[in-house]
Amino acid sequence: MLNELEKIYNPIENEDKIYKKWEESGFFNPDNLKLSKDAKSYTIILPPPNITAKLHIGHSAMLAIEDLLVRYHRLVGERTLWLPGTDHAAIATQSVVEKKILAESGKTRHDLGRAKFLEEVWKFVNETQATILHQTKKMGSSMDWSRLTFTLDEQRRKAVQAMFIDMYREGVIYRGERIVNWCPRCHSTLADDEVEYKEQKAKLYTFKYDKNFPISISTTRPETKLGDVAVAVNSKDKRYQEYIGKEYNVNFCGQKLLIRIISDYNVESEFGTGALGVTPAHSMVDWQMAIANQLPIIKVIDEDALIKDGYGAYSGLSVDKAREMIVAELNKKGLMEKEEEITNNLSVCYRCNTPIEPLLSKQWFISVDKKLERLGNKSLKEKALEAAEKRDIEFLPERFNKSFKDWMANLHDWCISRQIWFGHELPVWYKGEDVYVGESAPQGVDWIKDQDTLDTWFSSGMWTFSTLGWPDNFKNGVKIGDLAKFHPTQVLETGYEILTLWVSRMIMMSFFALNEIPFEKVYLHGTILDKNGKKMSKSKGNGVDPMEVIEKYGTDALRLSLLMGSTPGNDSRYNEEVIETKRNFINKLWNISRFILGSVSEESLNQDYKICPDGKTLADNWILSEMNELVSKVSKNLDNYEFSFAADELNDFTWNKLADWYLEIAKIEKDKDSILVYLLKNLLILWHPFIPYVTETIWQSTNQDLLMVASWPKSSNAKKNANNFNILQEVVTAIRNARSLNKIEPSQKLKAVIYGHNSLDLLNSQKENIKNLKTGLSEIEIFEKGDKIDKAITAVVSNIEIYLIGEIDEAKEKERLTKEAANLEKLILLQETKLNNQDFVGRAPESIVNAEKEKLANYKTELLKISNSLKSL
RNA sequence: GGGCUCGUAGCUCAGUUGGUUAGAGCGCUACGUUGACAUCGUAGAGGUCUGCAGUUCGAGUCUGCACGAGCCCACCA
Repeated sequence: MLNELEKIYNPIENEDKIYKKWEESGFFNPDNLKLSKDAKSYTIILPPPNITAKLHIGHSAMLAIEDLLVRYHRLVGERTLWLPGTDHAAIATQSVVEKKILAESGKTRHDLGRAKFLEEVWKFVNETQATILHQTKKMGSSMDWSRLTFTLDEQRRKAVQAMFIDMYREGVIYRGERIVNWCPRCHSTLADDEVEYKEQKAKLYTFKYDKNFPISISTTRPETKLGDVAVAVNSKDKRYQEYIGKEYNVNFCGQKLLIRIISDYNVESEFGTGALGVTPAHSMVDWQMAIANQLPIIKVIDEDALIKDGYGAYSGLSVDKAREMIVAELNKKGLMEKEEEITNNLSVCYRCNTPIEPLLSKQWFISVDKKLERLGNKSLKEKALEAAEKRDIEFLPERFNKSFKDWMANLHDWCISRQIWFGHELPVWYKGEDVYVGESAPQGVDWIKDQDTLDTWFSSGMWTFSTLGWPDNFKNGVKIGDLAKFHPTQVLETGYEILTLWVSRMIMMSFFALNEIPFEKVYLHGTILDKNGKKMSKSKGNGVDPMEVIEKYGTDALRLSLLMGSTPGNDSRYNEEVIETKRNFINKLWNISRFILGSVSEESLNQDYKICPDGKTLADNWILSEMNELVSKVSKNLDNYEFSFAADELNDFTWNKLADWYLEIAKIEKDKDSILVYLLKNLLILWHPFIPYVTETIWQSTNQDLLMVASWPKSSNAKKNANNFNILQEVVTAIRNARSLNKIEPSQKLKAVIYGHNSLDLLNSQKENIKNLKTGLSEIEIFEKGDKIDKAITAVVSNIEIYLIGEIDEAKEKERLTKEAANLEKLILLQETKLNNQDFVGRAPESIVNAEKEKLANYKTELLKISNSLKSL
């Protein structure tokens, strides 16, 4: 029994206790669930949060959605696994630790040395990891902690090494030279999607290499022109057509260059002079042109953004300094034609904002285009595209299917090596020019291990199967153990911003390793913006700490606010008032439960909640049929990932049907114990995936077993009992309404004059209810039509006229009725016009036309009643 | 340049294949608080669904254009 004194639900007091109970039960682990033999599996692998991060509101939304899904499927009786893990986030973590060490001791990672530095990183990781895990639990997440993983733990290391070696043997991983985004400060390459663009003012210089060269070129970076090998023009540009294919020897600021004139569709005739100096070693597009035209590649800039040796006075200078000198030189020689201010986008490192230097470098790549025998002679890209195309993987919302395919189709080879220390090591060994790929060094001396680490997306790309025991659980092409039980997973739930970054990589990796999809569905939630619709960020300080929200309103209120009123893929705004109303709702549910549990008999509490009791009265049958319908709607909505609809239905039933009507009637009509208990228990089960703590707390007050493993109710096929409860509702509402408008004293008498054969018996049977349902009237009389009524206020509903007898504010009543009559006349006119329209009557479905006719008739009847009432005033 | 989302009540948002008089919560107004709940109840006011044009018997919903807000991708030599 609930403590009588607890009028208000106290989340803080109950949440930790309940979570402990769940954890100790062992039911987070699907191996401990009591399942039927043919139970399906339902698996979600948690998108691993960054170990350095604290939980933010976006995580909370993710956890709320995933926990909802997992709890629902567990209640339905499926073999449900939610597998937790954390991400080592190589670059982010290393950067945080570097900053920390620098602040504490003024040392850089190079001062410490690799081994000592990594020791520091691991110390940090072990400290911070606990925070995010603890906060994850606070959200009520029902994850199987016995299967907890980390992207950089021993088992994942094994998986990554195996994957790399296998991919290398298949020729998917290769070592090659190409332009990479190089951050001179981090001393690391960045993936294309780690590069950010910043708008800046820059100078665009227009000049010729030397006097004998026929074409002027424009550039913002004259210093790179030391490595030019060609000038590219658009093939359609008439100005330059005669030059295409010709070669010129030029002397550019003391550097001898051989420049060929080529054509390329990437060149825009309108920009600058319409001619582009091609610098293959320091620009991605230029590099592609050089490869296509088999041009040499000349490096000018080194890893520290300084000019390389062999460029005379320029060597050793920073790019900015070299630019100044070259500009001066061009001016001196009279080659400079124009200097103009333009705004362009500067590529900068997403971590440290340092301008990116595109450099040619030896890196490891994954080929997305290599055809693989094991994939039926298709490439990873083709398999991923096919999965989306054939809907083997479904996207929610659907529009992301197209975004995904567009992005995938344009995907280039993926650079996977990173020049940082914290991360997965490459199983690669060098001896001079020899390269060996394998778990340990080959025979012989002088083999040196590759110093790079892998892009973190390499290990997170393997996340769905590395967490389930691959490669140990994959023997001779057959899945065993957890991998067989839980892969492919059912849904990947994540933010749309990493659709391309992560989702695409998981799909490719899974195809390579297992030749199957990693998940059946991708559910993408939107971003939570701040109150003003801006993105939350540390720098703006507009973030919301979920732990503070939980402290103030409870976890359930936070979860419910994140689950309701939002649609997949669309951003929503954080609004504290919304959380407050959810807290109020939870308290309402608490009090509904308190009322029911406090008023029913002990033995009714022990009845089997799966058996639906028989209804005796109009209200009983109504609420039971509403409950039956609720079960079917909520189940359907949850199956379709429509959480908000499901919660709306539940909210409407709980507050507007159960609390406002049925419980009020239960105070009047007695002997409803078994129905009340049945309603409450099933309602708690239905609500549990949304608000697990409060529902379990209530459940625990009367049950030995756990709500989290109760049985989800089934809706019977019985048709909705078409009863007349809505007439009772209408009459009561009309009386309340009229009473409120005319300020009728509670003590005054009510007379209802009824015509229409059904309603008379009905209202007679509901006399007590009408009187006591907050109509504020002490007496009620029901008459046949024809009785004489004085001083009456009229309400008209359905087929019933109600006269409330008492003192009337005649002017006010007249005004109200006149207004209503005017409205009705307008509607009648509209309706008549519509029905006179031959097109409508001739072409609209008959059911619609009939409905319109009936509507017109109803309006006319009501208007007649109102005009009669007006006359009697 | 290519693509996407959004514009509905004062605010935050729903609106599920086009079909009754477009909904909810908060806020506002009036009244109330009777033993589950003041984190409460009853009722009310408040909308030319951004604009224009089109398709249709019928458009918040579909199409085109315009305006406004925001996001993503590519390029920026």
